Amino acid sequence: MGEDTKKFRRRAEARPDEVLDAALAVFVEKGFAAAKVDEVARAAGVSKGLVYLYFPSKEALLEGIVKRALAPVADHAVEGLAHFDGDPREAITMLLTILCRQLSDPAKLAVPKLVLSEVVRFPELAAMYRREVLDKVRPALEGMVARGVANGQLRPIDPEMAVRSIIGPLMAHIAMSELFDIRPDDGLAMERLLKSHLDILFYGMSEARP
Amino acid sequence: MGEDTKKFRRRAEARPDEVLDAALAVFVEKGFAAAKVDEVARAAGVSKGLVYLYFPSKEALLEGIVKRALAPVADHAVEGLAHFDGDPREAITMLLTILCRQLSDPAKLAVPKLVLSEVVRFPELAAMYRREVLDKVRPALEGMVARGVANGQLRPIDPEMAVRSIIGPLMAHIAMSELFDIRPDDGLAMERLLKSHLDILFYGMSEARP
Amino acid sequence: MGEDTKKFRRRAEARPDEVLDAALAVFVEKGFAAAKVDEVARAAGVSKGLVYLYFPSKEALLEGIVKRALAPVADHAVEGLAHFDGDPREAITMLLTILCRQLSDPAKLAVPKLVLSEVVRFPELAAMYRREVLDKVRPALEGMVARGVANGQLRPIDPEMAVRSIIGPLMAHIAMSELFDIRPDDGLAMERLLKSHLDILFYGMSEARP
Amino acid sequence: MGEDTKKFRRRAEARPDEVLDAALAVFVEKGFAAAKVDEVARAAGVSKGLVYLYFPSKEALLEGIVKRALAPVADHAVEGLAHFDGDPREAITMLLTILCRQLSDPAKLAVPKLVLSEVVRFPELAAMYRREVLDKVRPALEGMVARGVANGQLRPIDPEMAVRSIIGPLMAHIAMSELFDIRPDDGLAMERLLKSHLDILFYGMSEARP
DNA sequence: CATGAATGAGATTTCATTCAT
DNA sequence: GATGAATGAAATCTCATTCAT
Repeated sequence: MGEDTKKFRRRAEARPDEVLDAALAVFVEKGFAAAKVDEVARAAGVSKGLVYLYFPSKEALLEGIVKRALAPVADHAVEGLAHFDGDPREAITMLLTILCRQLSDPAKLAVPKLVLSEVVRFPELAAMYRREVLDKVRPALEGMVARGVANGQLRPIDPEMAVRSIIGPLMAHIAMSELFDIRPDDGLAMERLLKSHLDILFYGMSEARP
Repeated sequence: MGEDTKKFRRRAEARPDEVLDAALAVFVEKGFAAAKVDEVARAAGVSKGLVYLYFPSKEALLEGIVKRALAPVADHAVEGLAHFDGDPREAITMLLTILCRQLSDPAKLAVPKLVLSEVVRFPELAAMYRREVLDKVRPALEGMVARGVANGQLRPIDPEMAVRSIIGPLMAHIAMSELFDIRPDDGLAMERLLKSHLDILFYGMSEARP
Repeated sequence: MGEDTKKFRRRAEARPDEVLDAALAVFVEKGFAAAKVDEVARAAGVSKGLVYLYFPSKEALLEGIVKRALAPVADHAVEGLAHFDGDPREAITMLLTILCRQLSDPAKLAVPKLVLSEVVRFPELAAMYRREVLDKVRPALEGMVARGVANGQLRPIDPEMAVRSIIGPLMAHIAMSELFDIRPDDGLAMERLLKSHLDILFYGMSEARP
Repeated sequence: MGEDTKKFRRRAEARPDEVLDAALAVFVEKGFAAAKVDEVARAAGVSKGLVYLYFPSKEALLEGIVKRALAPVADHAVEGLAHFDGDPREAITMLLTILCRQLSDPAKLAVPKLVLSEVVRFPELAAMYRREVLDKVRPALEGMVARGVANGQLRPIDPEMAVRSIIGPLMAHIAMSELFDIRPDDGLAMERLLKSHLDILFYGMSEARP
């Protein structure tokens, strides 16, 4: 006598999440400014008024979306990196593999996309994202690269800049696909990108060392 | 050559351009949706009515900005690439060097930034950008990589994916700096990025080939 | 006589009254239009739904407040006046003394205050007030003054206008204190006002008759 | 060549005043909260948007009304009182005569009426009114009464309380007429009120001194 | 009786666009 | 050409009222 009655009970607890789901979908499709609260409500299957019952403003929806998405991300993924002391190449391979898998899921991709396009109007979003995600992942990566260089496992490269080389190709792939609709013939091709990226990242494009 | 006449002449002719400059500045600062035509007019030092004399709508300003910026870009840069048959590494070095220099200029960076954040609301912008820039540069790059592989100058890599590795780290660098305010201690550090990027791109991070 | 039962009993019976008390407090503090039914409910310690169980609408609360306050007022006070045939000055003194004592109690003052500020939006309130209070007190007072003039106890004054002189200074005192926060140094100073008012009302400000 | 062209010229300068006139009329009729900005605009013969061109919010209209009304009032009327050193009875007679004349004009009466009914929601209005009008008039009156008492022209009365006796009957008359629709048979009867009030104020209601 | 989640009509406010001058 | 007063459609947000539980 729990599951059954739930159907009849008001779904008060689930509602804010449902509204955020709907808002995310609508915001990503139309952009925050062009999205109407009415549309969000309709997409969530509720009335406009209900949206305002849980969120004090349209902006609060945006904030809510990002906060909710950020909560679990950060520590979870970083734990591994920070205390990893094996071959950095393995760690990077694993990190990028996980990242690729995550970003293949449109639902997971939606939040970063939204942050990207609203960053100009709402710099706090960027700050939040930076604080919760980037400022944790980036130093961990840099440290790992630095250790690899010290170990002699990696060539003497600039750890701070190397992070751009690790993450950039993935970004470019996503951007080309999602923003400019430039996709390989075989679809999203995440595995192909990953294989090529890791190959070039570790061993370079050149046939011979200079 | 009286200053007066020159000013007057140039003004009359250059007005639409000045309006576009103002619009670009305002749009980049506040985002297209949040920018008011009034602000654009004020920034251009003209009246609101005059803006509508030159451009039929607010959207037309956005279009105008992108069109104007795109016109010279494409062919200019690509000419070299398409018919280049020397060492692809030299070509890539040159391309990225030019690109870095361009993007160090905030004025030049503004348009891609604007396109990026308005792409969701105005897919035509993305299409234009793709048609005029990406669809010209990308195949040229791919072809060059393919030739390098065929030549034996490059390792047997996937040309289509390699493009992501060439362009991605630069994108990541710009994104971190411009969107998330993550900058190396020594400022924009474009040269440092370029040096690191080319080094890793060509020779990889690994100490030893597998 | 257990406290518990008493409480429960009284509660069930007294609920509408408690709601009206809460409504009065909230309406006086924020004004009828700005007051939210939710606040009234919270102030009464009940749910919003319950308020609507007792009163069909927000307006009905206002009406209820005024009706409840008016019921006992009128006849009670007037009885004496109408059939009084002693010195009118004594009657006026007594009336004003009682009135002053009543209006010193913020709870008693609340209703007239509310009526006063909502009279524009709800002329029926004014009509009710007039019917139940003013139209009973005023003629009684006028009659008494007329009798006093006829008796020779009062100078030949205009009874209809004299009513304004009797009641006005009290109104002015309340208005200055409650609306404009203009208070003598010694607080509400009702006794001082009453003393001064009666002195001037009966004997005038002038040293000598003309 | 001034008056003629004015018709065709936009009435930009007169507009804010016209809007305030309309707002005052609508606010007094319906009350601030119940009045819709649309109605104000219609009453002013302009569009809703124009109202917001001159006033940033509905509340600003209210403020604007009171500020405009207050500007000329204060000093104008007080000058006379403060430096008057003749018979205080003459001064009071003059003051009340002027006041009565002013308040007979519905347009002049409108602002105090509005302030009265919105005082609860907007205490700043009361503060403004107090600062600009009451705090100037009241001390002047008190001083004059005190001088009269010192002179022997007035009986030994309490100057602070006497102010209530001077102003109150007028207030009561207006309140009865405007709020409760209680009017003598001969209409507004301002002169009758004034005559009766001054008679009682100076010489009292009593036939004989005690 | 009692609750409070849910609704939706309606209000305020914004701003792209027009057009008389 | 140039202005900026004026418009009104459309968006956000509020809150009295309802009703399933």
